Amino acid sequence: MNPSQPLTLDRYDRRILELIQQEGRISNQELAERIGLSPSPCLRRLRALEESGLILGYRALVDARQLGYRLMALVHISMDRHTPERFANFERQVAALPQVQECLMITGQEVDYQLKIRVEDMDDYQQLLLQHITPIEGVSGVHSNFVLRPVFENRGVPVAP
Amino acid sequence: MNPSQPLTLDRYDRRILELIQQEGRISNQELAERIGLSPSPCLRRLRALEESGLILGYRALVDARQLGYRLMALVHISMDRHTPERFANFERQVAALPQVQECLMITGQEVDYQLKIRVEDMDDYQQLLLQHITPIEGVSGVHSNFVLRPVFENRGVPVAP
DNA sequence: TTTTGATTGGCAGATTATGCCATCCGACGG
DNA sequence: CCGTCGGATGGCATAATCTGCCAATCAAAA
Repeated sequence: MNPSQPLTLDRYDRRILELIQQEGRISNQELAERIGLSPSPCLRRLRALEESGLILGYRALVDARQLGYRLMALVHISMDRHTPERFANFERQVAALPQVQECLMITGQEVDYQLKIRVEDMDDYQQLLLQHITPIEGVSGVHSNFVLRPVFENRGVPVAP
Repeated sequence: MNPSQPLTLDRYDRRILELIQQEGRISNQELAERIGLSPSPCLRRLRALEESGLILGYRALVDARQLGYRLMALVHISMDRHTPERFANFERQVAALPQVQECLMITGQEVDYQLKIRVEDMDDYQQLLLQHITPIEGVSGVHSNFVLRPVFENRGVPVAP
C-alpha cells in the first residue's frame, strides 16, 4: 500500500505484472515457471509488488450481459456551479448508484463528468436518469451516448521495458 | 465457457460473484467461510460459474500512474464511410495499440467510437494520435477529452437478488 | 409418509503456499 | 587480482489449500 519503492522493475517484475493482468488467479507455481524463476523468489516479488501498491488488487470479470445488463451508456454531465462542494456532493451521490460503473472528471467546454452506466434496458435507464442523476444538485446538463458494441474493454496496462 | 446454464442464481451464487469481484484472489476456504458454506460446495459453485461463462476471467489491477502513465484521454472517432470493412480494419488497428485500454462503438451524430487511452504525457499522446490513429483508413474526425481525475473505475457489476 | 433428485459436508490424497537457511552472484574496496 | 559484503535465489520442510469421492441431508413431489 506504499506508493514508493519499486521504482526499478526488472524483467521478472514486468513479466509478473503482464501475466497477472491476464490471469489474475494464476498459481504462484505456474507464475514462477512462466517467468523462469523458482516459486520462492517469484512469490517474494509478487508480494513486494502488492505491498508497494503497484498491484491495487484483484477482480473477477463478470459478464454483465448474462446478468441482464443489456444496455451500456456513456453519460456526459455538466454542472452549473463549479464549487468543490458541488463536485464532492455529486461524486458521493453517484458513487452510491451501483449501476454507475465508472465516473471520470474530464475536460470539455460543456462537460464536467463522464459516467459509464449499465442497466437492463431503456426503461431502467430512463428511471435511473430521471430519478437519481438529474435531481442531483448542480447538474445542469445531461447528454447520453449508448454503446452499440464493446469492441474491447478491461485491457491491461502496458508494462514496457 | 458456455453462456447458458445458470439462469437461476441463488443467494450463494450471488454472494460468490459479489465477493470475487472485490477480492479476485480470495482463497476458496475464505470464500466458503464468508458465504456460509463448506469449501466443497463453494468450489463446485465457483467452478460452475466459471464454466458457464458468467465469470469471464480474473485480472490484477495495476496502478497505471505508478507505471508512468500520467495522462488518460477519451478520444471520440468519426469514420467517413460506414462499411463493415472499414470498421473491422479500424478495430484491428486500434487493438494493436497497447495504449488503447478500451474501444467502444457508440451512438452519436458525429461519433462512431470512443477510445480510452493511457499515455505518459502530452508528447506521447500527440505522437500516438498523429502516428497511429489519425492515419487509419476511414478516420475522418478525432476529438479528445482528457481525464482530470478518475473519481472511480473498475467497479463490479451489481448482482442484485 | 415415502420416494426421488439435487446439494451438502467431511475426509483423504494431491497440489500449492510460505518461512527458513545455505548458496550464488555482482559490486565494491583492498 | 582477490576478498568482502549485500542482495537475491533455490531448495527444503511445514502449513495451508485444493479437489475428487462418498455418505448424509434436505426439499419437493408422489
